[in-house]
Amino acid sequence: MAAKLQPVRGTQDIWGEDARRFSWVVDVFRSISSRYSFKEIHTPIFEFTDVFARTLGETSDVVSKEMYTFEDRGGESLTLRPEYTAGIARAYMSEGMQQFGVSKLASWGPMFRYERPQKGRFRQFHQLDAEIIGAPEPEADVEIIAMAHQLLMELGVGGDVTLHLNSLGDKESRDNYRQALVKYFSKHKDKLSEDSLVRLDKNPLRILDSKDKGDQALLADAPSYADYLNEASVEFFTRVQLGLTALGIPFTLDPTLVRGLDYYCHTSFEFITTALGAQGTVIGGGRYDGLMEQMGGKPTAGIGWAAGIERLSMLLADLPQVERPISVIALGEDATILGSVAAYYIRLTGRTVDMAFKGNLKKRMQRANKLNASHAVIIGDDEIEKGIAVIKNLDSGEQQEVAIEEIVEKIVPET
RNA sequence: GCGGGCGUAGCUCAACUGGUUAGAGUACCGGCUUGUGAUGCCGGGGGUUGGGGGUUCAAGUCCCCUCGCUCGCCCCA
Repeated sequence: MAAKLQPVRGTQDIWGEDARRFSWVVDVFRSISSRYSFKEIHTPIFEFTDVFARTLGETSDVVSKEMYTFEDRGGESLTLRPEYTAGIARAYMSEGMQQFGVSKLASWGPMFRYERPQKGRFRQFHQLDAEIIGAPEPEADVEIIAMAHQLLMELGVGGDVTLHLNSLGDKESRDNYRQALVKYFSKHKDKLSEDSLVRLDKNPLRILDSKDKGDQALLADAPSYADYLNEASVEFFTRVQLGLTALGIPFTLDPTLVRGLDYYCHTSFEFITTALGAQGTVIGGGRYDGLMEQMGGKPTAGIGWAAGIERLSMLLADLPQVERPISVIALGEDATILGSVAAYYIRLTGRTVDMAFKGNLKKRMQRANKLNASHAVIIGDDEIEKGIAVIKNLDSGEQQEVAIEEIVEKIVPET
């Protein structure tokens, strides 16, 4: 056990400047998702273990070694959510959202994965999530990718990130390709890396993005995904690309981009940066038309993405200025009461007010300065006697005396 | 889960080849005319040098274990 009071490995306290970055990312996301007509949804952070185990694929790394799974006091096996989609799909069915036709859902919150922490990789991390459920059309893919792109642009990180795009095709295409791949690599088992030998058995598609030199040499002659997409899959993918091009959203075709979770098909995409070392994926997503059926529901199309809030936060260049407060400086008991009242009424107008509780005038002026206050309202014994307050403009240094009843009406228009 | 690097005050760092009470800047608190924000000057609190064990007359400095961070693999957001 840790001797000091420290957060659990892979978790962190988010405060100060980090908290500002975090909130800014969430604020921009909520603004954009609302403009794209998404509705916010919040699902529990834990679910029955089956919700994740059955949908993500028993052999996936997430399920086999990264989930926080525990038995509750009633003997149920529960799991802290390691990703968003399965839980939202479950909610979609639990709440009977089929009745609404297409559902566009947005969410944000914590995820949990037992991984070895690294820069941009935590055990509790936070994601933004967007899902369009019930829309099998490629235009849905275009819209949701456009939304991700816009998020990056509005956050000001767009320039550092490139969109990688691939198609896994429909189930038929995917199965055919997988077979071809297994057949090819089985002939070259002796040359495959240790990791890829395991992949060959568990998830052969993953060999495609291996970083091993030997594997990459083999890949040069491996069957190409594009040759195994059937006509419908090719047509679908073409429409996605046309749509993105029409919107002027640049992308790179990346045939090695295969996603690790079982439920993906057709469009697969990642926004990748080189600024975060090995954890370069900032937004990742794809289509999952088979998921609902896999969970025991009716066949329902779906597409979505998730973004790492911490990763986005690390890429932010500038943050918007915090709103400048008004500092109320009240000296003495009587003045303090008046000051509280003034602060209260100024806040009712929507302005931010800071009031220090102690210190002489100099100290409080210093505090006002550190907070970047626009004005100070000074009330002391002298002012009370005259029934006034002093309003000081902290940029110009000008002071004016106003009647105590007029503080609010004098200061608000000015700021 | 595998391999490498690092770990000194809130933050950024110092302390020659192991050698006396571990320093500085910054931040914080207070003072320099008891009612006005800069700079400056003075003072203060704050570290069992991540933790534990070992070697040594002597360890922040060497060795081992452990915790944490970090880089790569893996995985992914």
